[in-house]
Amino acid sequence: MTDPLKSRREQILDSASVLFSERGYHATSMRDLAGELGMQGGSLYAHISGKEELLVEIVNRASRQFDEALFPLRDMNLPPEEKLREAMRRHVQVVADNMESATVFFHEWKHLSPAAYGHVTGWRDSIDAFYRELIAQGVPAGAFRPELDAKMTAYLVLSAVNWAYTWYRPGGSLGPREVADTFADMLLRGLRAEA
Amino acid sequence: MTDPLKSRREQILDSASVLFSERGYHATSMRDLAGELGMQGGSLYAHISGKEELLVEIVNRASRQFDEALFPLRDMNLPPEEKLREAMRRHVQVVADNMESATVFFHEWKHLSPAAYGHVTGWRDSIDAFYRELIAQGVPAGAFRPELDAKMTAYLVLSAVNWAYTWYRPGGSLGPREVADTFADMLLRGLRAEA
DNA sequence: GCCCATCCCAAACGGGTGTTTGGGCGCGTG
DNA sequence: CACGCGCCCAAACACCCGTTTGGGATGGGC
Repeated sequence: MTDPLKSRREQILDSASVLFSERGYHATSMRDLAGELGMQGGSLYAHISGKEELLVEIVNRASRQFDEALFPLRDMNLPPEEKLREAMRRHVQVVADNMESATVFFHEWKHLSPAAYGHVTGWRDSIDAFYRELIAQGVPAGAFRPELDAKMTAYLVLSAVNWAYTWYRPGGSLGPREVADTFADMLLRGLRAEA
Repeated sequence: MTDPLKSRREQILDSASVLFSERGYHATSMRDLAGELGMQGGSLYAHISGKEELLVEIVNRASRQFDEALFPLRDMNLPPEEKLREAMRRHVQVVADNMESATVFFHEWKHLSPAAYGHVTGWRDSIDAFYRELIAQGVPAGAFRPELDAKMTAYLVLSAVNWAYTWYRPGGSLGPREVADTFADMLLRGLRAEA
């Protein structure tokens, strides 16, 4: 049931991701979590310092995954349109590869202590900035329509790729890449039929 | 601080919407809620039957608001493109007019008892269907590109209007109508510059 | 053989949870 | 005036929470 190759601490984090994503952070008790791993509530404290450490670790890992997938794109020399498409591919890929952690990340970060909470809002701003720059650089290059508002455009793109954690199911008919490409096609070309 | 024109029960529901949206359902205690209204925890039970009733009521009211805003559009005779735009306007309007309830609705419905839980998933399906039909009817009419996948297109539109609860702030520079129109413009015409 | 470290259990600790109970105050109606 | 009813408080109830404690088993290193 649990992978013996992973350290006990890693197993705990995995189970916590599943339970936190299904029931929410506050609705998951340490005894629930311990039961999932076949042990007693108090025994968890040989491996972790407390409940919040679990949430912090899950959220930090998730945000790092997004960073590592997206930020290298900044220095890559790609046509703006292709760069946006690639960013969306990677963004959806991270969500799809980490459905539980991503769900916890988007849903439960409000329950972090103020310090870790601020870290997350900072991350959100940096991702916003990433997409805004991507759009803003594509306008003078002639790739995107000049009347676009970079902020609103970034919100629209982020909506599409973030909201995927709500409905995407791994193993379904569409892989992450196809989802991202479908969205990118619709966003770039528009829904409207040619005149 | 609290509106004396509203019944005590209504005041409780209002405060519950605020607290549930800020801290989450399980992180809000009945004593917290009572304190917000200047009374004792137990006194709430003269007006309500229990904590879950609050969540059920908030969620049901929110879903009804969406229904009443969107479903009448089904029978209105509008060009598909205009109908989609109007649906997005109304959808964002509901979110903007009920930021707290909408946040609770999108965030906390997983904590409902199985019966109410099923009601929400049913609602979600019906909204999905609404947008899919809207798209599917616009294709043969020549309004939308024929290669569109209705399901994915509906997801994209829903992402845009639903995710607004995450970032929209009433009183900001953009009203709900402008937000919806900006999104609709980008979605319909596409981000790409004309060739 | 001994020891130490690791991992776990069983039990307890203090405090918070949703909810119930019994009583009291004040106001409008018979 | 007396009654009842709506509204509230203070206290209690049973339970669950995250976490700590002390001790027991196991297994590898000296």
